[in-house]
Amino acid sequence: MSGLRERKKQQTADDLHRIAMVLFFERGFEGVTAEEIAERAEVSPRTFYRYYPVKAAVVFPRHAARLEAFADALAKAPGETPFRRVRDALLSVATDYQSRAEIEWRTWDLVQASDTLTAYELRQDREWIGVLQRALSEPVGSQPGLRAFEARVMAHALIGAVRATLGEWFEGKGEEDLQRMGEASFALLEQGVTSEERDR
Amino acid sequence: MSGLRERKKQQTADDLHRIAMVLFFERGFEGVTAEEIAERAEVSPRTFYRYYPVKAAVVFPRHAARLEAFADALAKAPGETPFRRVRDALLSVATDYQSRAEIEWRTWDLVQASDTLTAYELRQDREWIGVLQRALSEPVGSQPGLRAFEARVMAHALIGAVRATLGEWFEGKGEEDLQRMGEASFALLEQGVTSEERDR
DNA sequence: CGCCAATTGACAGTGACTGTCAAAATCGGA
DNA sequence: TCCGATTTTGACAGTCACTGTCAATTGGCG
Repeated sequence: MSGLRERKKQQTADDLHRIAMVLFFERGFEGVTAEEIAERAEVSPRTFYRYYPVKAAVVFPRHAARLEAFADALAKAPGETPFRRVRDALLSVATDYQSRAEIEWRTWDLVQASDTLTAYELRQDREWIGVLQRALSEPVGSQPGLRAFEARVMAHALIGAVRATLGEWFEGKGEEDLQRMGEASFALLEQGVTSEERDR
Repeated sequence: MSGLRERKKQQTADDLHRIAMVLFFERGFEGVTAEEIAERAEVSPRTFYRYYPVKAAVVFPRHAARLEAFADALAKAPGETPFRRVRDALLSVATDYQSRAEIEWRTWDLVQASDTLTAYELRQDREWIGVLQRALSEPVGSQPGLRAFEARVMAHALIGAVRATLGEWFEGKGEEDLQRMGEASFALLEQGVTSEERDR
């Protein structure tokens, strides 16, 4: 299972990521070539691309793991309704961000400064949307799942809310409580702006 | 104002777009080089990039105009609340899609098939989000604007809803009524999933 | 040890995009 | 209508992301 080969691969992947981030933080994403990262990690440029199919991918090594963490949380969440189940699973992923606040925040800045990274991150969100959409469609206990179209709209809206929340959190340098902010934005989707606009 | 120079420029921009789309529909976005588009339009490759800073931009020449159309519609919309004002302005932009259903639908397929185009389109959405966020923050009549954070979340959610709606519409080959679909998804955001989940 | 399969490096190539500068076209006034 | 100023274009060279290919290397395993 975890022979030398596996460990070496993991090591190389980590090295590339770590080295790349150091350089990116110094000189920005476009200021560093894939070739230089490879060189510092002592692998050939070709190998860099074997580990990360595109240069941008080296910035987001946790993407897949987070999707899995979400799926796990989803399985555990009791949930009174499909929406709440998804909401709670999303909030549990938020702890991963909070525990790594500083690097996440620096990465955010990096991403904001690069069109390529922004585009890549947005594309990753589409995978989230797919996962959320499926989760929202599933019935929970006696509660039926959302209809296909509603699930689709909600999945998109939820990811939007997540992005908005993270953005707000990062701009406040991670000082506020991410959990609480997340709850606030999800509440907006659960209850609608109507309640919001009345309630002032 | 509209001397020969202006007209020629417009003509070249149109030519490049039209020719590019024909080729893209034939062979996909990555199957056509910028060089070939330039060649067929009888300009140098360098000139292509002067008109469209990146290859993907040649696919979306209406982007800026639509943002303006939205701003105009916003100014005209009476609106009972900030949300409704924005909603109505968005719905009015939908007519532009409906009047060009076929080409929009073919373009959708083109975009779905290309990572580059998908990423580029998503990046364009960020401009929409900015515009929506500002609009939602403004008071309307006696109704106050949304608070900054809520406006941000709602702006993201609205664009999500728009994307979901367009996706659904395109996948149904534009047979359904886009307006009606848009109203349905915006209603979900206005009233929240709560009402939706109860109401079955 | 020695064979098999996975991993890597070297090399060559394509295509998106950019800087630069001189040639050509348009504009605007005399 | 001609001329100088300004804008737009073409040609050329260069960088960098990314890919296909194939031979060399390396770890896994009997």
